[in-house]
Amino acid sequence: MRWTQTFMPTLRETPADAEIISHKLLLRAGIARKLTGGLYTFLPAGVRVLRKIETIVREEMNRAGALEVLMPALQPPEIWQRSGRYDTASEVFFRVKDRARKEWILGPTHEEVITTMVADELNSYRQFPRNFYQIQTKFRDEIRPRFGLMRAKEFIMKDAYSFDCTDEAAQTSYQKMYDAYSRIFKRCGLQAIPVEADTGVMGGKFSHEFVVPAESGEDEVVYSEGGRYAANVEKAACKPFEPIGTEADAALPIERFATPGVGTIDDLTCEPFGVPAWRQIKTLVYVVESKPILVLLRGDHSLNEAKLTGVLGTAKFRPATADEILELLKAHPGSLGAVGVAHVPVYADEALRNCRGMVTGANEDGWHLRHVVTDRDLSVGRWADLRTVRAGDLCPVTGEPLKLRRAIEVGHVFKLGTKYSIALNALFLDESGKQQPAFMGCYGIGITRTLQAVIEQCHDQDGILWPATIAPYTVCITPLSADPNSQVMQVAEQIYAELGASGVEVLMDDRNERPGVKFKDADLIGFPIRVGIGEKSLANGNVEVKRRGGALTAVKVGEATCAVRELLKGCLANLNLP
RNA sequence: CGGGACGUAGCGUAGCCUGGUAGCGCGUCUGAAUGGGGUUCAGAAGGUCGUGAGUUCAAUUCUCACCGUCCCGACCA
Repeated sequence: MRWTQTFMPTLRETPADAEIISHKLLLRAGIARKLTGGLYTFLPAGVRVLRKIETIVREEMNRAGALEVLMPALQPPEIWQRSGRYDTASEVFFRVKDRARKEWILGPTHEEVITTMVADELNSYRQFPRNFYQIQTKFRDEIRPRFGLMRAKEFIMKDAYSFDCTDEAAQTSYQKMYDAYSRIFKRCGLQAIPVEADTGVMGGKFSHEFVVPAESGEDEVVYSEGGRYAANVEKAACKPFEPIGTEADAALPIERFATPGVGTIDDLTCEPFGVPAWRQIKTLVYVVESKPILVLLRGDHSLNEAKLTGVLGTAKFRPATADEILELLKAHPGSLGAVGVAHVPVYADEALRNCRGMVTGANEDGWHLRHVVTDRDLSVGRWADLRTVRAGDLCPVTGEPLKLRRAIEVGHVFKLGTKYSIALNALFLDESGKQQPAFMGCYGIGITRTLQAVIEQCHDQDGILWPATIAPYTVCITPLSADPNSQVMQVAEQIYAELGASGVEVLMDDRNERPGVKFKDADLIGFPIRVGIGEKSLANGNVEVKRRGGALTAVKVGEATCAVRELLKGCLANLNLP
């Protein structure tokens, strides 16, 4: 391709609405343009990158035995009603009406569609296992689209759905996808790491996210230095805490003491009380589907609502209002406690088990209780891991201090179980002629998000550093004259033809621009290899070959093609391709 | 949905406080010189100042409403 024949509008300045580096470069390098918030047009260079990522995804999905299908983007609400997600997922729907004023949904995901298809088509255990995938545009009414392609109203996703006869077989399918994902991201030049994840509203039992560490990421990931443990903070657990207090503490009876003006955990840590936060019991009031509950944590710990969702089995809860709390416990936040509370279900975090000498609110403003023994004085209905892991907590696997960092989620694999197959009647007859629901898994990769995540991870101050596997062009030829009759251009044409003939995706910068402009643009877009051809080096019979971010090497004109292919090999070798 | 910022040419911005119909840089077009890291000079085109209402002799400027964008939070498969 010749630069003048394609359309790669680079921007010298950054559009004001771009915040993170990948968003800025996306626009500056002419990969995409914004139509409006959360909606982008991919320009030719962007489409080339997208197609390359998609090709890698297809190859790896096919290798793993998945079969490509293409489902409708437009979906009937009825299948969502049958799965039960018409209500739980309703906020993300884009709804449209046809001329008969019937409602339709622009698909945010496709579990319902594929399961309906499988329910019709797969009836015998002999037809399993199956894994269907597609690369499709998804529509989600995001609360806040942001960061360019990272969180958009419309985006391209690869989604796959596996169907197995048994839970064990489903585990095998899950593992295949897990392995395929590792290969896919590696081939895209992306350092994506698998972390244990919460299943959220998707339902199911078991899940990993593939994340790209980045400050701009919206996920928070907990990990141990050696890599033995990594989890989304929503899911992350840590080594159990030692119980607070001593046998002597346990012998003391509860004692009420005045705490005028104390409204927070922090207040109580100050003089004259001097009660460290870890000796306090934090009492939270939540309303779950209109019924109140108490949630107890150590004073220095904080609640993880994702974990609470799992324990409660529903996401329909919210913190109680001040009025609701006053009515329920006859006290304001700051003096709340669970001692003697029998009329409200109490959920307590595991870290509070067997703690002695604790302090908690007395359910009377300005009063607290000391010498509380959790197992003696509280009627806990359910002990569970409810706390949010913090940096410095000990790793549940290795015992070393955990670290925390932000990351971009680019892929997610779920083991779903039979939730959708039962709801949508995806049943089959097993060997004994018994009807069974299929065991499902679902597996997503954000294609457009992956593209931007690569930019976020692979760039320098001059622009993008595309991995050779997904670069819009792998080689850019930069003749420093655009005059077709010049020796410079003639040599450029010759190398262009040779590289093209040998199957290299090469771009010829035939624009009549100053050298500086061409160099800047090539760096900005980030072609892995650039061939510079100018009078000076040509006088010695040389052209210059340069890896993006690397050093110039002079090579003889006749050896240029060979040298480029060697460099390209080096680029690919650096990716440690599977 | 709550909080904040912003909306002036394709892009980045000044002007607004203190009202008198708009300026700069980049880009674009023409010409010339130049030609190894966004070169220089000369000329030119390009604006419903987000939309609507109000105040005023007069509104980009002041007031209100709406729309849109971005950020933080809440929320989120």
